[in-house]
Amino acid sequence: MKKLTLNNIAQHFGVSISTVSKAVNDNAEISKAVRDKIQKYAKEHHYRPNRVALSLLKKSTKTIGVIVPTILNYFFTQVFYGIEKTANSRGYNIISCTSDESYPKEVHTVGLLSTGIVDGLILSLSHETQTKANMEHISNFIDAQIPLVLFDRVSDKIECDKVIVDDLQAAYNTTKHLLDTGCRNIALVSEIYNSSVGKLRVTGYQNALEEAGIAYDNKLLVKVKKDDDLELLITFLLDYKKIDAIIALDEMMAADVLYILKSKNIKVPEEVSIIGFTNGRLSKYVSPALTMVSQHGKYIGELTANILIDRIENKGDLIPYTTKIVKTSLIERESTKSIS
Amino acid sequence: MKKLTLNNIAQHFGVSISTVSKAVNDNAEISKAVRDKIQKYAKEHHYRPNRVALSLLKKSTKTIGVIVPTILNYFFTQVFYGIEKTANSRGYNIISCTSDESYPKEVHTVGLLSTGIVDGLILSLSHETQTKANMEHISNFIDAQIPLVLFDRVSDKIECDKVIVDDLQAAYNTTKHLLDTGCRNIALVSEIYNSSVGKLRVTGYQNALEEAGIAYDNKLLVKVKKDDDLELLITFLLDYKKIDAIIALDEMMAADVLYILKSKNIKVPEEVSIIGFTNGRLSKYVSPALTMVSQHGKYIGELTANILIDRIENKGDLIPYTTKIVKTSLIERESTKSIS
DNA sequence: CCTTTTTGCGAAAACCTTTTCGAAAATTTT
DNA sequence: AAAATTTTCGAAAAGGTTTTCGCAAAAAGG
Repeated sequence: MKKLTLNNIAQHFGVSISTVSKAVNDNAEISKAVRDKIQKYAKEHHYRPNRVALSLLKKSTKTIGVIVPTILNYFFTQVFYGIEKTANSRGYNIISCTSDESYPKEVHTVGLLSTGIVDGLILSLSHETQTKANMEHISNFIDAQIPLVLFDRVSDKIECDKVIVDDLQAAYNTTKHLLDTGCRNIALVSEIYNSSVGKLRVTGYQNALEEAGIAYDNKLLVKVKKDDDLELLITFLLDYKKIDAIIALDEMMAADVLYILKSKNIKVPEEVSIIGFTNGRLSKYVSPALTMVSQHGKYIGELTANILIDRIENKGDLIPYTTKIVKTSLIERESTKSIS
Repeated sequence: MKKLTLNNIAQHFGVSISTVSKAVNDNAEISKAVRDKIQKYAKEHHYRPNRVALSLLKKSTKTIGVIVPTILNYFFTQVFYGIEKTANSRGYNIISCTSDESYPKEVHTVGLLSTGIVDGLILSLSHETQTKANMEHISNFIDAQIPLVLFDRVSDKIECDKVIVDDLQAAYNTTKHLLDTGCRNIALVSEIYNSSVGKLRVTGYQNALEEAGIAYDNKLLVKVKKDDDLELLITFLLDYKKIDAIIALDEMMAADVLYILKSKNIKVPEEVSIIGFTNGRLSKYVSPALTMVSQHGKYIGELTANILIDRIENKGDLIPYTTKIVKTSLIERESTKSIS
């Protein structure tokens, strides 16, 4: 049984296409008898209007695009979950794409999604894009008049709605918390030192140090590149100076650091405290359980999707762009000392 | 700058739409001069053909739908990753949907995707669907002549291509391994006892026991329902009999079991061994690190996507349906004793 | 019986693209 | 200069849907 169209049904009954269209839409213009007859046939043969034709007609696909740098990261998975849930409840589908932290792939994907298949786009910039700082593909997208919301990895160069994590405050709070528990030499381990997010966190960290009257030491900022051996870097760090605490900007990295410290027989948190970003599933299962910064990924997804859909559905009105800042929470577990 | 169409360009130059179409497609039918002129204009104004119109014309959207029960599960995330990668490399996009383990939501979503927006569908049945065993929505989908590949959570009632994990063998091997390390009383903790996957694993487990001449004890099969208190169930289990090993059908559950045992001061693996299914990020970070069954999620995703796309692109040929069975690997860590 | 209103349905446009076919214009050949 | 050929472009269809407008015929009113 090949896909049924209005035309097929029309031919079957010897009526016009418009009659069938009106009949299946229960339009009173068509006599009850004909309506019932056609509706019955349509139901029996599982007629469903072709969404592609509808999209072309209505200039709306009821689909939104989502591009994240990677899906294999619990924060993005959570955001994705929030987006999907919200979009679905508001009648939208999701086209999901991954940039794999690659600039060319992001350019390609953004281009692809600017051709009418989505009513709006949610994007978190790839690492490479943030490094390159070339946002032409985004400008082109905005020129095409399709609503866009950026989240987490954003850029000042782009004017649009944004949802970001309060990373500055988060890093400040984190550092402050460690200081309050008596730590002095606090290191920060980052794989994303080039990104908007990473930079903000470093600034927040520096602010807290400054406030406490501690000089910022560049050597305590450990920049991890893709294939670097973390264990080696940590060993260097520990040899350099007595370290009281380590902040890791990623859940896996926090777990890795913990693992490395344990293998060196360093007591956590007695000798070294650890706080990590992204509160995922790992943190509470390792031992000692990790104190983490929760970014409320699901909520961010919901918020982002709602802003986008509002924008899509109020296309006429010119609402000014907003930037929502989502606060983080520090979830205290066993890898930090308590404030005495 | 509103979205540019062939019509717009045609009006701008005072030529016909077809001329513009041919020009942007670099068709030699159009004189070089006109071609260059139009191509230049098109490039400058970022003309891109409307994909929706193209889809309608070509009856192909270059998009495939993916429905998984949940994305907040590392196995499915991995599969998803594999699908996305493969689909992209073959020029397809992904529309991703979640059934949330709900039958009505699955029915709705499958219906939605049968209306021409996808060229094919990849599906893993929701738990509720497998329990209900009502596959009418799937039959309707297949009737609409859209290729479908089922993975992991499948059903005998549906005839289509399938990719499944060798769960029978996996559970058999797992149990056998535990037996070989000297365990006798082996319990199995499952949250998915109703699903195709869960049933197969129980059978594999029983087979191994039988082979070893150990009577299957129903009380050692712990069925966990959604809001059950796992700790209580484990306590009952341990009170019932001396337990040598526990198999958990899920990564989180394996970690939970480990946590519970540790809190009861039970030594792992000396007193009780643990093996879990789904080798995710958790397993190697907990202490002792968990011995796990890896289902090779990414590979399953790649395989599934390739089968689907092959089917889409060879639509004419009638290739018989295949069922691919993917072997698992046992990843030995510290939660099991070694075979002496 | 004629006029007006209502009822029931069809034609056609619009959405955007590609492609086939045909026609006109320009060029070459006789 | 006439005929044949080639070049260059346009008209139209097809894909499926909704919707506006219009046209018939039937019903109602006088």
